[in-house]
Amino acid sequence: MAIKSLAIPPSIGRQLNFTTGRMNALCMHMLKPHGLSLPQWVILSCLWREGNQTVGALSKLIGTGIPATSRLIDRMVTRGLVTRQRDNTDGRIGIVSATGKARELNHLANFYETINKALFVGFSVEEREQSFDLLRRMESNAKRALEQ
Amino acid sequence: MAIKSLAIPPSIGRQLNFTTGRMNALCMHMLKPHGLSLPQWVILSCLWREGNQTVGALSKLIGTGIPATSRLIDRMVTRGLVTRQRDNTDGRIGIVSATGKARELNHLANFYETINKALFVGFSVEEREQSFDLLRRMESNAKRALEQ
DNA sequence: CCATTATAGTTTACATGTAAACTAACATGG
DNA sequence: CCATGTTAGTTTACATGTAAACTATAATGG
Repeated sequence: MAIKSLAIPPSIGRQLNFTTGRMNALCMHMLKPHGLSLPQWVILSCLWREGNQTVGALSKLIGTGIPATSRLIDRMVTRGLVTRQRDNTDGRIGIVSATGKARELNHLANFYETINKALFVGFSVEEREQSFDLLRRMESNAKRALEQ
Repeated sequence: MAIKSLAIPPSIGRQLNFTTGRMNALCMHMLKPHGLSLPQWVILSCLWREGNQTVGALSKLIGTGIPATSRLIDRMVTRGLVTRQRDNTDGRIGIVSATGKARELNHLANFYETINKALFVGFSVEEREQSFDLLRRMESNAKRALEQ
């Protein structure tokens, strides 16, 4: 029943989860006053920048599967943030559009830059670039390992 | 109804989520044959290394809230991987212990090193250290921003 | 000693992720 | 033209995350 204290192993996976978790918590905290979750902001930011998109294209952008995206769009429709319509020439395709209510929030279009600034406090320009570089390389390493 | 192609913004938050997502997918894929999820492995790895722990201590280790940890322990009890018992001297505290069935999996205790190796393919020693350093600094920057 | 407060967990409600089954619509080859 | 296969989404089942309400136990102060 004696309890030993906890040592933290040098796991890059653990560090990635902790850093990403904190970052996401910060995003959620900053978006909450606007009534948006982070996934919802990602969808809207895409629609603001790029115009109407299909569910599949949005799914690739946010990096999660089509089912999760489809349900996320459902909730955003319910909240009046986006609309869905079937494509005229291909009835399988659903086109997602931001509503006027969502457009009132488009001062948040560059919200990610606020997060970049917050996370990169004390970072040199080289360190910022290296952060992207190292993370991209870890991502492609993981992707390659998963495909084998 | 015309659809523009998607540009990817230089968002460190997006990169963190994509890299972490790939890493977690790789972990889940490698743990699946052993019947473990990643959160379950994290719990077990802690119990193997450090012995019995309270729910609160485990919660801090895995970096998620006590409710999520409590429910995770529930499922692991159901699967026969851990047991729960009340502390004799303080009835509020629940002590979590790995079972014999879980001990059969403890060849996975250093599983995180496999992930480190996979993610760090092509990385110099300095780049590995810098990966930890940059991620830790982003984590503490996010934490500080959240506290203000 | 007892009322109040603090601590450790649990429960509930809900958003989100994955995987697999299902549906609807388009495309293709005989 | 129709059977078959492909593609785009939806639905369902379940694991996981957070937040808030609730419960049980311990600690503290009068």
